[in-house]
Amino acid sequence: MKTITEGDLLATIHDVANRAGVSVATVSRWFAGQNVRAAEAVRKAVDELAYRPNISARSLKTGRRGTIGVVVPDITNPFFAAVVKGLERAIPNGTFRILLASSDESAEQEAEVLADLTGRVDGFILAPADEQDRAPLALHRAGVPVVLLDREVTGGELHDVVLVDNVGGARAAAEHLLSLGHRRIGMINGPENTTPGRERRAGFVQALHAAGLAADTGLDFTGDFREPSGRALARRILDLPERPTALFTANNQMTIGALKTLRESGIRIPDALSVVGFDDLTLGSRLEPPLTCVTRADEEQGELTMQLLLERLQEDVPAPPQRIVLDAHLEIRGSTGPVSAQEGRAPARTRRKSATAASQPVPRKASHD
Amino acid sequence: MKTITEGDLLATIHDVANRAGVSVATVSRWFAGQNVRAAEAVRKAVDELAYRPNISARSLKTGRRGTIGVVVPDITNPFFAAVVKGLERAIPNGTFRILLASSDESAEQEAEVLADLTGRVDGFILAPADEQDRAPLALHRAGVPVVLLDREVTGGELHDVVLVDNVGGARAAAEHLLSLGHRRIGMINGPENTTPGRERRAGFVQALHAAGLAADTGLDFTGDFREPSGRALARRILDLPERPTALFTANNQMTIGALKTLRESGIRIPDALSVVGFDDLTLGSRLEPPLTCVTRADEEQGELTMQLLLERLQEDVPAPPQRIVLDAHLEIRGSTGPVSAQEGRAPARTRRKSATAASQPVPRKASHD
DNA sequence: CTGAAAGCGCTTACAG
DNA sequence: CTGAAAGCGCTTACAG
Repeated sequence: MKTITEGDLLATIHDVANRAGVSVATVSRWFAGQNVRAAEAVRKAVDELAYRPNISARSLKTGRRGTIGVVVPDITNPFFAAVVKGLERAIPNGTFRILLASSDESAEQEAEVLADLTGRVDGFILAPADEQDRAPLALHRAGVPVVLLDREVTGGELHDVVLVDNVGGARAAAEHLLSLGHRRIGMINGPENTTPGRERRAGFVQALHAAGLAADTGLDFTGDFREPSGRALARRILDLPERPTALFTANNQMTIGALKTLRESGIRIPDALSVVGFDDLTLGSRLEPPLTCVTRADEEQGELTMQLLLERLQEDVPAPPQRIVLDAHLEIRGSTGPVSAQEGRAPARTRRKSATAASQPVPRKASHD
Repeated sequence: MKTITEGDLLATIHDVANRAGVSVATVSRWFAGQNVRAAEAVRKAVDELAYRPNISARSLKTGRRGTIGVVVPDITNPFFAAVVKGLERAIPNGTFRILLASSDESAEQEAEVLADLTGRVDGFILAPADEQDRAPLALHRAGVPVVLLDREVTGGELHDVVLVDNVGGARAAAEHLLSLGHRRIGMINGPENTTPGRERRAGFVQALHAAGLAADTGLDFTGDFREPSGRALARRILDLPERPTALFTANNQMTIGALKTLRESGIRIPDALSVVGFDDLTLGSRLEPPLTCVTRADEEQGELTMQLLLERLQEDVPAPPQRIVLDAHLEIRGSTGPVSAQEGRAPARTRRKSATAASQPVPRKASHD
């Protein structure tokens, strides 16, 4: 037995080969799971040297990185956190790892991140900041698999995508409000150039039209899916000369923002204003009142997305792109109620200039539980 | 100008060198920011070929990966989500990327994840699942920088670590309850073999002792920092023959679980039970009642942690390890109140066998806002 | 099943 | 400042 290269730091495949008395090719094959005569000797040498293959060398040779790039708008959004958890869970042990990056809802930052990540990953899971985003297409053309998460891209029919039924969910929310007698319904929506923004408005408007109502553009506000915009737009809505009797907030973060404003202004929910959100909140069912909202299986959405990408990465001949749309369910809780009360009182049509006079905390009993 | 290798897929440094009429060394140097005579020609060639250096090749040569492994117990815990956001924000553009993995509060899974990630990253940011964890030390010895996040490791004095003042925060929470007259105070704590679990109990007990009280082990429960354990343990506490008048829940997820149980059981907060949590909830200030809790700067904790690691990765001669302890603040809101009411009624000392009779929803007025 | 050898695409002393 | 050349640690036809 020859003297072993005493690994200063890390043993290489040569060290293992020497110690096992085989060629490096044999060691490599043993690692690849192929049958090898000296399997036991190799195993022993690997063990003794605590050898681990150098990932960079392997990647350089094979072109595979063992990494998946995950780009989401904001990891502190509980929906995306849950999705990432699902993504991770769907990865078989020891196959891939997740390279995580945020776009902050900015198409520019997203482009930077994608550029930086390309070449470091085998594929992408991406929730694009903008439906006009050309990056996914470019990646696809360059042979990098991209699965779209929760958001599509125009002309992106060649991408796999896992969506939720935004139209149906938003329509259910609006129908619910309509069935309670509401006719002046406000909306705090996300950007129209995102799939959730576009589709949630579409479903909302559909329901209004079906009820013979024209969508009231004066009650329709566009935020950026983040909390501060929900806060600010709820403020705008409260300051309207003719307040709506109900409000649909198109995602969790904006719902949170809106609820904060409403609470601060002492608006009674649902008596003074019914609120329905898209996506549940952490303690949504324990809020006072419990939040009526559109829910969905967020972790499962992550799992499905990862499964799609994993299939792409394994396939020999390209299968047609898949478009999965998950169900959305309306969860009726306590934040929505009949319109009757306020409809009685005529809205203050005359107070047109009142810009901040809208918030009068009204003391009254609140139901508990 | 010679014919260019038409990149089937990606241009290599040779393609750029050829097109620019220089050697590959020059191209490499240009990328490294060194002064190069043909800078303009190189830039142009890089541009035209859309050349991006192959990361694996570079890593193989330099030993640097441009990646940081981040291992947290659970990304859906809003604290860790916020931390990850802070971590990402602290990374200068184009320097490092984050490889994210979860340990699920399991030391075994953490060990697997670390083993799999070692060799793919330049350093680790780790919130160890167990203070006895030897892995960080092993990594450190192997020359892989590790910064500990929110949790220490015994014998880990050689690691950088960014903590929060768990002792002070928990003590403040307990002192607050004591000052309200509470003497029977329950605790739902995390595992004793984690820093937050150990220190939050320590601070809690310190306050009791200072008030001349012995810590009542019968009111002291240990969960796993996850929501279901908070749920279950709150149930156990409600079923106690002699219920406490106040409860300290040692992290956000367990607070959520406990609040769910309390709500379901119709327990009035703070009248029937005062509740103070460690770490705020998303809508903590908007819950009914608003949650009294220990708060801290979570995103900043992430930023600081990353800064520490970045310094490690740059230093030539090893600086002594740093131990940063961030302030914790008690935010007094509505979920805690004076003990008076229940103290009047003698606790039902006789109902020793009652295992599930503790939850009697009591209808009564609730304050609003 | 096995080994010798080429080569993946870079970086970096080395000599000029 | 520059180029020729070695070499980082693997994998994989190729020939046996």
